Amino acid sequence: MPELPEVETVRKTLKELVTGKEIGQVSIHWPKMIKQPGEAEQFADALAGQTILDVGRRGKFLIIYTDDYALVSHLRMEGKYALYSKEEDKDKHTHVIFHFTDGSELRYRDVRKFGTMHLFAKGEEFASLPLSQLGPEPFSEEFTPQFLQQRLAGTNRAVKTALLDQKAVVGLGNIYVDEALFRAGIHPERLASSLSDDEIGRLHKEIVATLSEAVEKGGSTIRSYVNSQGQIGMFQLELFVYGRKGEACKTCGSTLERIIVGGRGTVFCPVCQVK
DNA sequence: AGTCGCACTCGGACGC
DNA sequence: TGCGTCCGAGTGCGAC
Repeated sequence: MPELPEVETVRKTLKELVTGKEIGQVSIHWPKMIKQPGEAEQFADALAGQTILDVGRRGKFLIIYTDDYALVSHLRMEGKYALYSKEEDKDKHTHVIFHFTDGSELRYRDVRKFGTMHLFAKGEEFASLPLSQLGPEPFSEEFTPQFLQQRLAGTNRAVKTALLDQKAVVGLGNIYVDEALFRAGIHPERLASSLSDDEIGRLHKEIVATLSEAVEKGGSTIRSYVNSQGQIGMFQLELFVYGRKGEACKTCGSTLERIIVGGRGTVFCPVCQVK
């Protein structure tokens, strides 16, 4: 379940693998994942002859830049990119293949078929969905405690729900939102608008720290995540709450509890995170 | 306008 | 053991 740290790690590894390669043709085995343009055939035609210049990221979206296009790709749960030689067998989960003129291939594999791809003329990718409504990057100057306070003050939702919607800040998913809330000592069901300035300050600090430490560790491998060079992440070893229901809190020893918040499974410490 | 529920998808976990 | 059912992930959209 790639969140910002996993996507950032994929970005770096993918960039090393494909920058400078020229796309000969694109084959699409699951057309439904191509959301734009409407016809998958147009997507393939546009990319034929394009050279990959860079791989960027916005929130949890990868952006593959070519001469004329920006390919916006979301991995959702289990999407993966990796480089293969054209002779290698492809499995049933391979949905898109970028055939390079040097005989290598970039394959997109996705067991859940949940990932999406949008193609835009370069420069237009931020003007419409899925990128147009996103909040600030957590490591940007724009993401300040004041900004976070402003976004949370205007909503009646639980703080966890508000943090997951990518408007207050991008990049948090179910793992890192639970971790950041634990580290800030804030109960996930707290009303977003009820947080004190002190709590906002701690939350801001822990969102940035948690995501940045996770990037350094190459993300978290919970089930199946690997980067584009097949390596797992190591931040799962540092997790305080995610996936630890019933285990002892690493801070106080209390038993961690699991509840549903905004329809999402949520693990927290009933002692460290006061409601 | 803010919020909510649902669709999308299917391997794996769970229950009988 | 086998079968059916539910869960979970992030986002966009329609409905209220």
